Amino acid sequence: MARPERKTVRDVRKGNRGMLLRTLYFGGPRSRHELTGLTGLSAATISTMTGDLLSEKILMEAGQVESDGGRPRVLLRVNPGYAHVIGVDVAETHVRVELFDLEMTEKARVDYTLRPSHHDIELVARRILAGIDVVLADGQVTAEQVLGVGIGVPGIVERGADTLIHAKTFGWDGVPLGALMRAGTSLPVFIDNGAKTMGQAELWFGAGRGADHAVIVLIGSGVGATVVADGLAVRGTSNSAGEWGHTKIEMSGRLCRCGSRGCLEAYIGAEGLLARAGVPAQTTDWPSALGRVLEAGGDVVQETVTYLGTGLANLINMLNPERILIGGWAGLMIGERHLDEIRVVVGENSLTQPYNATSIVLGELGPDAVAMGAATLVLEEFLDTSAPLRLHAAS
Amino acid sequence: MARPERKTVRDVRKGNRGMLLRTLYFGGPRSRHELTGLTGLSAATISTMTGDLLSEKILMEAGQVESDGGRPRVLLRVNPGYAHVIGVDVAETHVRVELFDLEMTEKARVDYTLRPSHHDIELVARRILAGIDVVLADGQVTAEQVLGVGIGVPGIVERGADTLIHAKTFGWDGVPLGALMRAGTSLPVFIDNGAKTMGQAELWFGAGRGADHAVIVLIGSGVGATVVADGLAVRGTSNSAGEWGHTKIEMSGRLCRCGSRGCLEAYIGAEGLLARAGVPAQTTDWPSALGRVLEAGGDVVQETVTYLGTGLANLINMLNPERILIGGWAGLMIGERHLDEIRVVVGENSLTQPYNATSIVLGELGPDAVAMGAATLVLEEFLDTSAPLRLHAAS
DNA sequence: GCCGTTTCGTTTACGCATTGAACTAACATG
DNA sequence: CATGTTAGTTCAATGCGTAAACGAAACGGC
Repeated sequence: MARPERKTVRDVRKGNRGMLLRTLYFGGPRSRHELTGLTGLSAATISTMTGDLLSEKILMEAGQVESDGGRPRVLLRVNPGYAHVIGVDVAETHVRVELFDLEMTEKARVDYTLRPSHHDIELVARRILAGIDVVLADGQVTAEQVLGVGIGVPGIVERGADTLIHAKTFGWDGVPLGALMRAGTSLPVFIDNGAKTMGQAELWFGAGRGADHAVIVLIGSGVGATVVADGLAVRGTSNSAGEWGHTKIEMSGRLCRCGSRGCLEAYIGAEGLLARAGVPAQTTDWPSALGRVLEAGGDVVQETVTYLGTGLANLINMLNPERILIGGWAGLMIGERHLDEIRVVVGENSLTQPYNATSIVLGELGPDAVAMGAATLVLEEFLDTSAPLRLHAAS
Repeated sequence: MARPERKTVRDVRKGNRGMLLRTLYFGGPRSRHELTGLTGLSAATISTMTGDLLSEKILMEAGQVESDGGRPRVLLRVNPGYAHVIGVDVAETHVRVELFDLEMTEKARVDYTLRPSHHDIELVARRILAGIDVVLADGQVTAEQVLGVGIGVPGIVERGADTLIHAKTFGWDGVPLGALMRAGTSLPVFIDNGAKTMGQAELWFGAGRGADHAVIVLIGSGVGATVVADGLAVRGTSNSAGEWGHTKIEMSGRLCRCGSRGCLEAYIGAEGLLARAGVPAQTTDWPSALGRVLEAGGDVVQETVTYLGTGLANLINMLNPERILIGGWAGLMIGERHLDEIRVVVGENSLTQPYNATSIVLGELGPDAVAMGAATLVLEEFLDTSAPLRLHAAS
């Protein structure tokens, strides 16, 4: 049972301020008057609060709107230049560092190629730190103007006193990326699984906008999912919820790379799918190989649709989301060609009531949203606390 | 994205008061001094707040504890007689109404037998209303002393302006039980799916106590689950989350009574399990039949263990709970005999990290906890708001 | 029996939050 | 220029939690 924290009058302010900020962030420019309706706060409170936020330069004015026969409304908006956030995508083949302003407009980016099986954690950490310096220089932003760094990594991210990462494919077994980052930068660091950061990006800025209950599935060579309940990502007790790929969907099915049998990933993951279609294991350009397989069609593709639809149907029955997003490079390729068939399979395999409450759509942000989603972790913290800048410099 | 509500200073009080009440409810009798530590509130606040609660008779003193060399501590506790709650279990064969005091001690109960296929909603509503009168009389409690009535029903409970219930097996398709109850009583009414109320009971008073992330699976003739994330039940967008039974676990498996193939319920639900074991369909005493099947052992039982374990493994991968509870009359019968084997299967089919974070245990409350869990819905409301009594009489 | 000590609990002055109501600002219209 | 209308601000009132001072109730030693 989650016990609530002790609250004091100042928490009221913090909460209301965060709500106002979120309203303005997602609800476009608004006048103070409109904000009273949108937030439920009194005009007096809106006035003092916007006054604070304006003088802190978190908000800015954004023109006027004449109202017939009265004082014109002054529009307010979040100041996109108030601060910046950095997002990092650590993938099998590259490390990408991106700089965004508060509105998630990309200001600079840098890519580092990783040689396969050269995933030494120290090397990766050095790349990230170097990348931060590069994007700051390219974007002409100082570290003081940055709220923090979000990092999306593969594998399981164990959040404790020290953030530890377990990623079999990288040979990472409890590597302390958090500590390594803190040793190299004073910026606040947020680390999470890459599939989850991508889910976060879709939820905030992509096809998941506004959904309180959603599942974002990510199909690449592996398969994962982000479960959103009541507007928040479900993390589970050790932050490893969302391992959808190794759901058994066939009791004595195909051998999966995890060593088990009948995993969903062995059927719909790109690796398993290509193997089933007879694509040679040494193929390197998986996306084009997958494209050819999908164009050719046939039983393997039909089966894939069936397995994917059935897997999604299971999610709908269990979690009753209002929206399901299909993402990841392979997921998008399959979805673009077969979304309608997938919907049919889902309908056949889920209960009527929850099925009718769900819409199944493709992700909007493409496979590159991992870094953006990671940066979103920082943004989320900012919108919740609206912590003043340079707090991190002090600590 | 769940947007938080506007907050005012009075919400602070409400929240802190609720926290104090919960602390005392679950944390046994405590002195004011201990409460400062447990709640994080200052001694001053504890003093004024306990003063209020004592004069409202929500709390009562519970003796003293001498402390070596100082003023003795006065222990405070929730007054179990302050108010009562009523729980109702609407099942296929009976309607049960139970009266509890605030500490969930049963004060009275009444059972009405329902003839099979006589599930007319009007009849059920009359039985419930009659039952309320009976338990109030038996328990010598007036309606003014009752905080509300919780009702656990089969099927999907659609929460809207009017609570509608969809239960195929009862022939209920959108029946307005909420409205019928309001027509017959002025008590506040809370309705939810019976599997969920049982899950709620286990979470609050059974083997789920203290778990923030849990899954409570209910195996009877059907199969359902309650998912708890961050201490709250996951309801989904139309309150129908938790339909675990119709998860496809074998693509072309056994025909399920839902019309689909390969549902988990077709293997581990009592009906499916008995059918697989060759028990004649006209058997009426399912529990003893299941007992004989389980005693006899053999392939069917082994398969059942495998299917159940695999299903649980899927839940662990997806949701990363800290605890899994197996409940329901059939679940308890299977679990009592085969829990260790189930654990082994789960271990073989789930990822190491989340598996190690999970303990798998049996439910503690037995199959009769539906009414208790329903009553818990009322209790939850009370602890959150500590709304004064007789509010319902006014409305 | 008295007094200092220890621990528990209460009272009071204060800071900070929202709010309603009164007030000021900025426009259009005639 | 007066009037009406809408937008935004200021201020006294009220409520809350806290720290610090204060009061209460025991014990132990003499």
